[in-house]
Amino acid sequence: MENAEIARAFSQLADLMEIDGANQFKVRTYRNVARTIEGLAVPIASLRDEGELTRIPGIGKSVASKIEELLDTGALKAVQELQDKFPSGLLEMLEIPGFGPKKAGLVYNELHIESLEQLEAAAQSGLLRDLPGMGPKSEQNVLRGIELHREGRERALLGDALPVAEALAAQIAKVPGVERVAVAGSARRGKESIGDLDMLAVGEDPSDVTQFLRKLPHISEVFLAGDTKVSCHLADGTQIDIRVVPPKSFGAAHQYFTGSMEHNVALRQRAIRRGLKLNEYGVFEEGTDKQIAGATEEDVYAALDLPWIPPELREDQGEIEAAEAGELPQLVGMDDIRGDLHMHTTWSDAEAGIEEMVEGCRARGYEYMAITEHSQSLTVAGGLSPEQLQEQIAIVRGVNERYDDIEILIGAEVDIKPDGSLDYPDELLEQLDVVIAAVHQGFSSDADRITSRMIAAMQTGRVHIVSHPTGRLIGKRAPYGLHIEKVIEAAAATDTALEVNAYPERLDLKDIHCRLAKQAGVKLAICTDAHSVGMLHYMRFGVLTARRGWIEPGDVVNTMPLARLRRWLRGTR
DNA sequence: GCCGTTTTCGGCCCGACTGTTTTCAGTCG
Repeated sequence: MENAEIARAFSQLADLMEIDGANQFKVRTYRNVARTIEGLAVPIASLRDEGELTRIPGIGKSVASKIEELLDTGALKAVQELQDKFPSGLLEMLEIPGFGPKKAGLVYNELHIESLEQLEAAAQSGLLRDLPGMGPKSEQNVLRGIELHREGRERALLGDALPVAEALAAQIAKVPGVERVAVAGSARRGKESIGDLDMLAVGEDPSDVTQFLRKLPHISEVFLAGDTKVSCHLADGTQIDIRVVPPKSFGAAHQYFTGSMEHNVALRQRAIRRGLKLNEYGVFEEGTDKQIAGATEEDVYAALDLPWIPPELREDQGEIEAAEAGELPQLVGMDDIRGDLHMHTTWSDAEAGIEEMVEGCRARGYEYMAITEHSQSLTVAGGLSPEQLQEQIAIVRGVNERYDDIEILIGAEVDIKPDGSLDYPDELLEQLDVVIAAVHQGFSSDADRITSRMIAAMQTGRVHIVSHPTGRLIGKRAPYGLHIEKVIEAAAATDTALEVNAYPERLDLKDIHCRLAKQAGVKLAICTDAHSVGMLHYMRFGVLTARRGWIEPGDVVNTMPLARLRRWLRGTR
């Protein structure tokens, strides 16, 4: 059983128990367990084999035995019992915005409503208003919520959401009374996908500012507005939450609205242990209004005896402990990136020619770059025959002669064939500066097979970088069934770099796998896989992903100066 | 159900907003 399935079982257990009116802290425990397992980089089955389950924070004896039950039987008795008690339609009701477990339990117990359709009919015929705590307005909200739920907006990709957030921030900055605007939430943390956008505006008089925000032209619908908070939808359905705070609270609010929730909970607990209270307005002495920090994030962390923690690390995955010990990583940044080693041109399936890509890379100030077309087997993407590649090698060498401010390397993105061999003969590969290997076919074969294909490719001694190692497309295609820990082990043994493919829908390796790779001493290559000049800017999303994986400049091959990179490329292979 | 710099019991983050109430429960992040 995969980690994701096990996490889903605990999440479902939490939902059902909540409808059942169970102890809220027990429910929270199961929610936290779901999240913890979701974030594990290694299969939880292997931890079970080593008897390590209860060493994971938040997992005690009871949860450990439930994990074992899931691994052994594929299901949880506790879930099955609750499923017998509550129809599955109740779980779907929880997906209605503003409709939670208490209301689901209420409508089921009082009116025997067990599906969205029945709930909708009851709201339309005015049956809900007689329930305790509900009225005519609640019925309207239920109907609107069901409508929103049916529209079913997906989470947005970081690569789409972050630019939207930044553009909107620039607009809000022009609103009278707004002194400053900042992007917060998961977009600031660089998460691969974004549920809604959180923004922060600074103004002396929040209620004045919210009046203006309600009338911003881009906004199609304001559905919630108070003195300090406005929630609205953009025309495309993206939800934006904007909070307005005074300057003396900017740091605390920025910290708070950046999250993650789990990081914030841990910080607040830390505050309590120090006789302090932390909220979005600042750090206060317990039981008083005396603010001792809040204007900047640095102040807030300092008041809790911590150095400032980069947003990408704020997941309560050990960053607070590392900060306390003075062992925070010095994360890789855009300034550290000296080149892009994976891009395509019109020779295969991309939109720009070699010279255009060179100019694009020069404009970004890169020291080097590599042209890496698809190989012959990948006919759908215009893969190059050996003869074509031979020709391109000569042309790229010639282009490189004309530039003295950037080094243009020639490479290829070579298919890993079903038997693990590479898609070009050795004598051709030997002429390339950079060999990137990738699986593009046979996704559905079993995990053992794909894993051994990839390891065999690395063991040829010809491969510098394995591209988009897990093959996932965010929200579209699951990763290949792959034993990532074995791939990482083989990469370490063969000094092969694993790519952080910066394409917004790939981000592959993903954050937690980057961290696992680093722990194994594996080098990463952060590359855009650009198919046009504009896509060269994807580098930013790859860097954000690597930062979320605690990656430092020394872990990344394309932070090396050219001479060192060349030595690594020649290496022992 | 988990956990421990008030450690084996008794806590468990905190505030905004809404819609229902007349002081609060539910939901959300």
